[in-house]
Amino acid sequence: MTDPSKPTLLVVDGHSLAYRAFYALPVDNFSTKDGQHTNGIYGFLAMLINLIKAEKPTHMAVAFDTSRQSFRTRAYTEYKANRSETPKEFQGQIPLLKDCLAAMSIHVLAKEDFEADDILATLATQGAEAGYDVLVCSGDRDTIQLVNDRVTLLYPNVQGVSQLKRYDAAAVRERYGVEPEQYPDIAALVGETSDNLPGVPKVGEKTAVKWLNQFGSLEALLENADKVTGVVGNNLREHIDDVRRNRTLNRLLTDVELPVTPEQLEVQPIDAQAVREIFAQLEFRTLLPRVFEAAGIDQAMAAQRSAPGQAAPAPAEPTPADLVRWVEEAEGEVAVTLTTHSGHPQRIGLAVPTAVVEAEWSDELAAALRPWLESDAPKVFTDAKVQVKALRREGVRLDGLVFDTILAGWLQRPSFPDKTLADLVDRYLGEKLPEADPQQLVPEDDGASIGQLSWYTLRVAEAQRAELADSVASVLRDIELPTLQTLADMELAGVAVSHEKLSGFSAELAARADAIAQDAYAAIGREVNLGSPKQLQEVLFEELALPKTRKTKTGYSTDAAVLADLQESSPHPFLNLLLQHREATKLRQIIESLDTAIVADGRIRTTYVQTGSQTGRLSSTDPNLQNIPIRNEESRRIRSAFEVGEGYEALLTADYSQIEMRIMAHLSEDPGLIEAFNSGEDTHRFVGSRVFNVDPADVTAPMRTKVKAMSYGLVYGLSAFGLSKQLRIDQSEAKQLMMEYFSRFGAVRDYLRSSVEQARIDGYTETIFGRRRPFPDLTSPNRVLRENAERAALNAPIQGSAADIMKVALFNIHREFTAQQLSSRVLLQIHDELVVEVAPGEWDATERIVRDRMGDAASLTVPLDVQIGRGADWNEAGH
DNA sequence: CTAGCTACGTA
DNA sequence: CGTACGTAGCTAGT
Repeated sequence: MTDPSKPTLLVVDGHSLAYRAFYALPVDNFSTKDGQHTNGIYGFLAMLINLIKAEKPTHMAVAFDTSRQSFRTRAYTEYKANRSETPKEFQGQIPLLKDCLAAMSIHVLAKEDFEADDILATLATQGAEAGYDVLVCSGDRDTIQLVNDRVTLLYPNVQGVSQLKRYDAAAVRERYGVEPEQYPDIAALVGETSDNLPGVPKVGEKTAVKWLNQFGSLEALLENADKVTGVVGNNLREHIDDVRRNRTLNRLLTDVELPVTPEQLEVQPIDAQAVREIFAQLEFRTLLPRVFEAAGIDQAMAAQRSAPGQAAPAPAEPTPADLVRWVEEAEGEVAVTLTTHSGHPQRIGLAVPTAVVEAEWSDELAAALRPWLESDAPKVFTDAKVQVKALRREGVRLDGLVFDTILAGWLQRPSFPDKTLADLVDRYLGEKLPEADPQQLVPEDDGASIGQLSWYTLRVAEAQRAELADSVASVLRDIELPTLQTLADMELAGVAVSHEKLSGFSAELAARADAIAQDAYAAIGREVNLGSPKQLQEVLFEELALPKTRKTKTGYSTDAAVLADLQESSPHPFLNLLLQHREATKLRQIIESLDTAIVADGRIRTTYVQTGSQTGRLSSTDPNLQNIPIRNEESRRIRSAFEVGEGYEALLTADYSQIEMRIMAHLSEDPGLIEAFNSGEDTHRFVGSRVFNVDPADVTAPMRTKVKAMSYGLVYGLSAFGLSKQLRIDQSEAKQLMMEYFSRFGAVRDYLRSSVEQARIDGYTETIFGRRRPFPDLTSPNRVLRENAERAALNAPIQGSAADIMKVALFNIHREFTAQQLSSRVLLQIHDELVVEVAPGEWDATERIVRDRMGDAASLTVPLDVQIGRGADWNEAGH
């Protein structure tokens, strides 16, 4: 143990220990879901945490090499030249480790042209002189030379990094039989294979120690080399230059110029939020509490920020009349927050930078405040949609919505959206939003009042505005905020679904699933849980001994594609029964969940999550109405349960045909593809005729299928491998198809390539309307990670532009319905499709508005084609 | 009770 | 070794 009365300086060789951890821990057990390996990071941090807990250093630093090049490789080009290529699984772990260390406020040092050990040597020397107890943690034996009365080496044992052996001067003497500073003499004589430094042949540790003790020093030995007898004596004389070279190279520098002194390496409080984020990214769960524990803080304290921001103004609670006067006199933007209860407003809090007011919601207040709420006086919200809906239930149509902090946060960082005001306050203000602790019955701290929440909203909005690029700000203003208002109305409207149609079908499917299950049990001679992939694996691959298939994390896949393959290669009646059972139960689940979602008025209300995707699309939850089956006859029965509601005349469906391909034609400016869309010909037929060099009339069905798959696949970054798999053709044929395709539509390939390259340079992609999505992994050394990022980056501007266009169309339609005082209303958005409920006598007007606004939502070099259908239910309308 | 995994529905 | 989502059931962990 180190002396508790003295300050302790801990210096660590980051690279060598992370590398050892990498080999000590199985890489397969330490990977994130997108393929970033983390075993070296994990092992290193686990070791470091244990070290901190055990040694309680007061000062600390981790040193890294900057590259493989250093003054040593310049002096002796063979130095470490035998080192093999860094394993690809290790690449990329060091930068992430540095991020972790930064979050933990641990100093990271590196200096061009020097190795980490030279930095350690310098700090150890300076620290010892300054009176510290110094702990050096390194996996490099050369650091033994640093050991003395004040410097102790912690050296990992062979197994890995979990156990560190402690070398003080006595331990070195005992282990090597020489003083620590003489260790490099031994190493120089023996040589160091890992550094590619050959020593004297036939001389090992024992001989070297014997000589050193005999002659007193290495210099004395070398001067008296002729006195050494035998073969080893000859060897020594022949390799005397090697020994001198080794001794020069293994001497660690103790005078590297560093930007810090040991005093400046004082241990700092960790950035708890940053640690949480980076650990979440790396999917470290158990490590988090250990870090907090080692840092001497509990989880609750970790949430506290050390620096409190400005204090929020104390809330005033004026009368409704005074509140109205207050908002009318307010200059600039007013932040608004409503708490709701069962979907209705409960309390309202308003803020300007210098004042906060709040009030209980009441009919009187609603009447007084309504003109202001419905005016274009600028208002800022955090997560406005729920509040907008609550107001509409009171008959108030909010206007003047100029900013929403949640939407702004998402646009800025779509991959990791902040979900609450507390998250945003933390991120953008670096403060902790005061929250009442729900654990405490009598809270010591009151949380922020509702008006104070508005005040924080206002400050967050200001901070966000400073960061938002112009193009992103315009997406917020011109697309997302109008969309938010539209979605609020769609969610309130809901869609009528027939319980009668669903419940009958559900019972039918349940009976069918049971019958199929019985047949399936008969086919294998026992009962299994057909919903358990684990049990299915036993049946398929052990009992039936079918050929093993694609591997998953927990075994072998039994998904539909695999089962279909198996049925072809080694048919068994169980396979088809299983597929049929899955189909029936899946449909039944969907029907059940829809049925239970129907509320008293016979309608289902979904929630659109506006921040639910990284591309700009919406997502839909509780229930998800964007994945209602359509592909077969059975599933169309589900769609026919979605009906036109009472008091309305028909459902109208409108969908963009091939919008993503059209966007690709627009962005790539490919003349062939543009012609395809302007010709009026069936697109895939047109493309097929070019690719296969035949008349459009002579494009066969298989030809059309192939180019169609290729065209769609392009948008997703499809490979020849993937294309061959999907079309069930040879990879060579798929390759040939791609070649032919690109020889006719080469600009498409050029565009896709250049857009990824541009994203690599910019660090983000951008849609036609200016929506951005960051892609840090495009420059990752990890190939899996990088190639995944490349495909996503290729797709993002296309899918994102399509999402933008649909949003523009959607709120323009909504706006026009309102302006023309139509009762017809948009109910659903399914990415490229809208479902509209049309009021009696409004078909023509509705149809025209939908067609026109979808058609002119963006002006591309190709037309936006809109298909419209009409029916009494969704299935009918969809044709 | 929660989290991860597999499987599968949509655009 | 094709993008973007949400949900359900099973399983192993707390």
